[in-house]
Amino acid sequence: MNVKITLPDGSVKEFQEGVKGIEIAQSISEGLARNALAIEVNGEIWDLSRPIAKDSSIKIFTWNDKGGKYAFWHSSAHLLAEALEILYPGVKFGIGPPIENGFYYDVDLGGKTFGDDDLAAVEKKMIELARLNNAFVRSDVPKKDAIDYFKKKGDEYKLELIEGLQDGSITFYQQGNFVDLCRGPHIPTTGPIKAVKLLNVAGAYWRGDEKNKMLTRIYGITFPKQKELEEYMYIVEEAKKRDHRKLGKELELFAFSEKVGMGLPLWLPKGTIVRERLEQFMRKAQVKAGYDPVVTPHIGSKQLYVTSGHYEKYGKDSFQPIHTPDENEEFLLKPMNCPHHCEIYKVKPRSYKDLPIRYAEFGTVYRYEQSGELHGLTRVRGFTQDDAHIFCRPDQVKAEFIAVIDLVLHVFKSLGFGNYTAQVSLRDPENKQKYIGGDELWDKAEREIQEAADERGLKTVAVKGEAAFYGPKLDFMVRDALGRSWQLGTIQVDYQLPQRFELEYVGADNQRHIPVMIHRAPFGSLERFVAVLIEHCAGNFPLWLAPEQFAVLPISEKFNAYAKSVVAKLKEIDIRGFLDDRDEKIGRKIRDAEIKKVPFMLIVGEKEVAENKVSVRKHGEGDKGSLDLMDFVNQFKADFSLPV
RNA sequence: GCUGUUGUAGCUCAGGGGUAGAGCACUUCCUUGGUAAGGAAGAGGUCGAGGGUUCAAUUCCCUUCAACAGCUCCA
Repeated sequence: MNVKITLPDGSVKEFQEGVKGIEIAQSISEGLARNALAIEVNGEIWDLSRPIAKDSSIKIFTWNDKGGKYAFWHSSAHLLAEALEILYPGVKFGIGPPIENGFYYDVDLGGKTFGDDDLAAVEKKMIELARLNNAFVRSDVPKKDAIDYFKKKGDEYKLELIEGLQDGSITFYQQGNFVDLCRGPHIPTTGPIKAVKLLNVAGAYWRGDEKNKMLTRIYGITFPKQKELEEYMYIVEEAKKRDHRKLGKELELFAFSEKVGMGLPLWLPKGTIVRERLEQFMRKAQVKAGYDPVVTPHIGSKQLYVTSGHYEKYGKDSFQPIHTPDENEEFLLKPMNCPHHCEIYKVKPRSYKDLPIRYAEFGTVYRYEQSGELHGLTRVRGFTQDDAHIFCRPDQVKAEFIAVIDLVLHVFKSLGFGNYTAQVSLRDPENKQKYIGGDELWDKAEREIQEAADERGLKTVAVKGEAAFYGPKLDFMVRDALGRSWQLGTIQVDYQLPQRFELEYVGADNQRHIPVMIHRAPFGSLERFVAVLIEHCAGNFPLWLAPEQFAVLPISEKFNAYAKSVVAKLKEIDIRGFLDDRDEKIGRKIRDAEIKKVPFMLIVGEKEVAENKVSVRKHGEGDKGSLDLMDFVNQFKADFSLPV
């Protein structure tokens, strides 16, 4: 019997039944066979040594394919486990999957500590084992035998995993003396794993549950060539240079103080300029989009949050109430702005003709985040949202939602964020008690969000369990320099709070109706947005945001007076900058301005004074020749001001 | 919050049971220099905080605070 194998280019080849991936690769070319790591068979990734019994479409995976890398790293995880079992007899294993960059294995070392120093020894053992070029051998195992094996071995984690599996679907993989419960696939042998780097050790809860035991998670990455490992480590180092915490310190944008308290950022003068420019940009965009700015206090009575439901949900895990001399009085630091905005809505009766009403506020909120969560400016305990709440009629929801999507996309476009992902954050249907409100309204809100996103042609990923407790969200996620994903913009449809706050409007039918509320924050928070922006542009802000747009550098003291007049003229037309009149050589002044990432250096000496010009040098680009000051300004005028 | 690592000058870091060191930054002086570091001198530290061991602790031990990595969480 022959089987028909369809290749990715659409061509069909016939092989004998039971043909293996590696044989197909060999039939195509020697080179492919040499580089092949795994095979995709009808959408499933298989080992190259697994026989193919029926007509199939296949694709051979090499290192250049994601599937190939995953098989490679998955196999590397097993190699790590094999090394650990030799070096730490009695070690128990949790799970060891491939991840985006490398792999990890969760292990229970039975109370032994394992630090960064121990990584090198394990690495060495892994390389030693890889050189043995042992095959990864797959075998089908009846559930009973699988249980017996791990019972005998005494690995309760694997036993727990097996219990959740169907009999008949259990496979083992073995390389050398190491046997693991595993679905596969794996690369043919350990040989191709040439370069090994164990990156770090961290704790991780068994099965991701805080109530379970914490295992030791060892992260690593491997490559088929030493050179590729070196390149990877170089890229990681480069990414670290973009870290907003590092740049924030170097460029004097923000700081933290132990005395003020953890997670409470202090905005330094330069950071404040960036932040305020972003605010100006957003204010302008919001005026255009029909928002009304409002201002509300930083605290609110406890009753406000009992009404909103926040107190019940977060009260005990939050900053605790503020007390006053009046025994019965309690205030909370505001964790969000919506309740205040609801009360603004309520100051007078509303007609259907008034809607939509859009209240916008740069509202500073305080949330008691777990100490281990705090991270630079991306996760803080006091931050300012570019918040707004739209109160509208049910028939206006979609149009309003779409208008907000457009605003978010305008922001991303203006700041050059090209690679964001749009995530529809839905409720976890298994865990409904986490949320307030009935099924009908939730379903409606979830549907409306998806429809609005589709209408704007957004590619979305739906994720269950990520909704806010009062409603589903459309979240815009952007990655930081180290590949960690952060939520920036967010848009949420909410049918719950208007009910809780008894918001109303009088309809055309002269009846009372409940409005729908849309929460939205295109930046998310100024703190997180600035953090991601810093990493995005590596501290080289667009000209309109740069804290210092120019530096005037006189060649010597003799030209300080002229330099001062240049600074004064630019400041007069709201261009920001400073004079470097230190007693240093021009080379030094240029170097320092370059390090500070000042976009323009205006160098003035004898020649410039005589011709009434400035010599323009652009950050990272070098000398641009000399120009009349006003010609310089006009040339870059559009870049100095807020984007439209 | 949990596990692990770290904490020495403004910054980046070295050191180590006998009360500290480098480079950069800073101050002063010399130098007036044309597109990424001119020279010299000086000043600067309860070695994160609290306790313990010791004749003696910044160094060893404990506790605590903070930062970092990951987990968990995220209105």
